[in-house]
Amino acid sequence: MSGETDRSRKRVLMLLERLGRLMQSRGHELGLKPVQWEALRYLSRANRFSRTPSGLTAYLGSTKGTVSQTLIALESKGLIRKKSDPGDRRAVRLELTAAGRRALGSDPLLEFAESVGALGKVGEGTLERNLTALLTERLEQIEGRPFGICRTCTHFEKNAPEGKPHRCGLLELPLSADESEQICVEQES
Amino acid sequence: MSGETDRSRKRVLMLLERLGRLMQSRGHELGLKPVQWEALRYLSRANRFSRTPSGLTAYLGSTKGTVSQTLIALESKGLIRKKSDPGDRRAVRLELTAAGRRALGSDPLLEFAESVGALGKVGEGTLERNLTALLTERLEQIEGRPFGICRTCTHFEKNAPEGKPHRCGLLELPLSADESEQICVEQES
DNA sequence: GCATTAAGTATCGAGTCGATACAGATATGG
DNA sequence: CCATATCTGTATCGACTCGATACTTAATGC
Repeated sequence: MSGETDRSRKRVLMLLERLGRLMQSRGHELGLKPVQWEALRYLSRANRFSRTPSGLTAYLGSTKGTVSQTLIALESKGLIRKKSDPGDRRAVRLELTAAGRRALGSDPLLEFAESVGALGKVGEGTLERNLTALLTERLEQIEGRPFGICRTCTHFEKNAPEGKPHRCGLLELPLSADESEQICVEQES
Repeated sequence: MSGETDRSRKRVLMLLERLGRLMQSRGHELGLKPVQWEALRYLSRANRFSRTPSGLTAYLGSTKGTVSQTLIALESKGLIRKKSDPGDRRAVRLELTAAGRRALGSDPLLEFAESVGALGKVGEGTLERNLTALLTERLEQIEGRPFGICRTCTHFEKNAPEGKPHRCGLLELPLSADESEQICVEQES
C-alpha cells in the first residue's frame, strides 16, 4: 500500500472520529448523556419487536450490563417506560413516554442537521451513500446488524395476503404502514 | 423544509453517530480508553506548538479539567511525557514516549482503515471532501479551530527568506519540512 | 504595581463501559 | 419429562469520562 493511500484513509478516519466527538460533545444538554440521547433516538425509530434492551444493545454495539444501567437512568428521569412482555416473561418492552418524545424535540443533534443541509442535495446524497457503504462493510466484518428499514427487508411481504396489511415473514406478524418505515433488529437485505 | 429533506439529513446524522460509536467501541483495547487513544493520535500528528494540554483541549472540544485527567492517566501508563516550557512557565509541553509510539502501532482504528479502503479511490476522495466540508461548516458555527495542516495555513511562508527553511509568520519561527506537514492549533485557511 | 487573562490542577457527582457473576424463563435433547 | 443449555435482563465493581467549580501560578495590559 502506498504512503499516500495510507494517509488518505487515515484522514478520513480522523474526520469521522472528530465529527463523532463533536456530535457527542453537544450531547450533554438537559442533563442527559450522549448515549442516553442515542437510546431515545433509537426508541423513536425502532419497531415494536426491536424496542427491547437487547435490541438497543445490538444497535449500540455495547453490552447488556451497560445498556441496563442507561435504561435505569432514563426510566428514573421519566423519559421511558418498561413493560414486561406477556409472551416471553424474560423480555422487557421499552417505549418513550410523552416526556421522552418531548425531549427529542430539543435533540442537540438537530443543530447539526443544518450543517448537513449546507452540503446541498447532491453532496448530501453522495455522503449518505458513502457512509452507508462504509457502515455496511464494517458491520459485515464484525458481524453486526444493519438495523435497516423494515420495508427493505428480505422477510418483508408486501400486502400479503392480497389486499391485506404487510407482513413480516420471519416473525409471522402483520405490519402497519408506519411500522414498515421503522428500523428493525432482524432486518436483512 | 420538506419531510424528505428532513429525513435525509437525519439519516446522515444517524450514520455519522453510529460510525462514530462503532469506532469508539473498538477503542478499549490494551487498557486504554477512546479519548486516550485520540490524545495519542493527536500528539503524533500535532506540531510542537500544538502539543500542549490546551491544544488538545481545543482539538477534542473538551474542557481543561477533563483533559488534565486524561493526561495524568496517560502519563502514569508511561505513554506520554510532560515537560514545562522554558519560555512560558505556565505552559506544559507534551510528547509521546517510545512506548506511546509503539502503542499507536496497534491502534484499533487501523482495522477501520480497511473498510475505508473498500470504498475505492473515488469513493474515498468524495467522502473526504464531503466530511471536510461538513466539519468546516460546523466548526464555523461553534467557532472551533480547524487544526489543518501547517503548509496550507495563511501564516505559512514558504522558504522565507529565499532559500531558507519555511517559516510561521504568526509565531515568527522557522519550520522544518516535517513540521509543515503536521497539524496546528493556529492553522487558518 | 495592580487587575486581568491565560494555563493547568484538584475535586465532586453522575454516568459510561467492560467484566463478572447472577437470576429467572424458555429451548433443546435425550 | 427432566436435566441442561441458552436467552434476557439485573447487580456490582473499578477505572475512567465529563461538566462544573474552585483554586494556583504565571504572563500581560494599562
